[in-house]
Amino acid sequence: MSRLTRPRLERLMRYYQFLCDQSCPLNSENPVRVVTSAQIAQAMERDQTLVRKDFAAIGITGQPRVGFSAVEVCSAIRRSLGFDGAYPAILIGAGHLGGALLAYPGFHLYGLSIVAAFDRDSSKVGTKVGGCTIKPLGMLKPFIRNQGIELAILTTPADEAQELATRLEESGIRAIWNFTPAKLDVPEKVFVRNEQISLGLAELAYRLKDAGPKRGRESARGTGSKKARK
Amino acid sequence: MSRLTRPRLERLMRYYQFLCDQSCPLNSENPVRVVTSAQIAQAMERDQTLVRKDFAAIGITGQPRVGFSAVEVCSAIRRSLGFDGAYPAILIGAGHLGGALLAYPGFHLYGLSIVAAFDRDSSKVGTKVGGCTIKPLGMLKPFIRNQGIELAILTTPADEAQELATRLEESGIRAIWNFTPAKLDVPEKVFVRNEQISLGLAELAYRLKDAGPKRGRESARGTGSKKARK
DNA sequence: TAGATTGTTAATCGATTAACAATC
DNA sequence: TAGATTGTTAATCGATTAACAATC
Repeated sequence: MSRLTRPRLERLMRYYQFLCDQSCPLNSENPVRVVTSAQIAQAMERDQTLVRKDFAAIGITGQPRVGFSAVEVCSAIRRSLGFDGAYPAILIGAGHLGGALLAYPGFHLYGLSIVAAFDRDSSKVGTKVGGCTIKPLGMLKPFIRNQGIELAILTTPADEAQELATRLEESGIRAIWNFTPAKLDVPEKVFVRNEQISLGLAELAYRLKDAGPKRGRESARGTGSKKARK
Repeated sequence: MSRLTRPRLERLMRYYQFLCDQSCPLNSENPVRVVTSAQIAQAMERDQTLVRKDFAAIGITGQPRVGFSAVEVCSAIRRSLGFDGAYPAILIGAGHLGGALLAYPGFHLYGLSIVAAFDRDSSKVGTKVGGCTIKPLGMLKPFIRNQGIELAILTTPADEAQELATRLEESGIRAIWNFTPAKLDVPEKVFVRNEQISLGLAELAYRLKDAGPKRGRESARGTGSKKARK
């Protein structure tokens, strides 16, 4: 099974969100058991062939004339994206954004649990944010080592980011979810995913400026979403 | 000048961030006046031809043997992305994430100023977050109308998002920056940019799972960043 | 001038869509 | 069976990179 590309990963994530929601008995009186690629495609505003290709890429097969089992698709996505092997993470920088992530209850769907939060500010240390007691930065390295943490979430000011990234890498962290605007310089072996929220402003400002009649709605981050054919 | 694609918009944004930083006299003893496409390409880890193409797309011309004027590039990007026509925005949902955006000082670089914040919770109304006094939702429509606001930032819980989007659209909002996981159904004429932060987990979980030796570092949201050639 | 850099055309690459055969 | 839907190969589309001519 070949490597999944980023657009494909993000689409799989969206299928997963959609199908978890649709197939959950809590959410509707008749949860969906079987879906066709056309139904998913319509909900995602993509082409149905693409949906089938994405499924094929992670080894899901459907039944001709029937469709795909919603729970099978969900579990295949969980398996191939790694949501089932629940991975503990730590968060550094318990400011507004850090607090928002700590308080977000939805991450468990994707196997993520933030098990500890750290902050430089000693007045924050010991307080609780979203169920996590803030720890001092001095405990960072021993905590990562002892708990075998592999993922760190960086929500500090930009000017602290590089120094922390280096410490994280030295402590054995394997991936960093970087919410700071800083570009992190770390060894190849550490995977960095940058969430540059302000990039969105490029598109928003541009569409606002351009008051012409040809404005169209677009959605979805990163991946363009072309309208599906009817 | 043809329509700018989303990857191009996001790259232009990054050039802008980089050049603002490099050419600002506050940030270094000798601010950069002239840059070559190769220098920018290296910093962005992209191909230099792409940089020149991006510049050409917004009408920037350089000088052979010299390069591009940093301030000219910045102002051309400001002009074509619409950062110079400062656009006031409102924010709805003054929770953790809303507070983070209200407190973020960097948006002014892109022409954005959040001029008011609204919240459903009456106990929050009247308090101050990041310099904004929280207003009640009842004032939403008159405020948008009177101030001629075109951009709204949605940071409410997902289940309130659709109702608010409809109200925003009826009040004359032209673009919505949607931070909720909800898919908004609004007329074509309203532009929606979704920031689905949890999409990032698809990639992070996948790279973490895959412990093989061929892991590579990737960065930048949405756009893949291939390593530039030396 | 020679050489560095831009500007632009052609080639490549990757992702999406169209077409259609296979299946139950 | 007939027909709906999957699975897969071929075609298209768009974005990136390579090659190279133009410029100062």
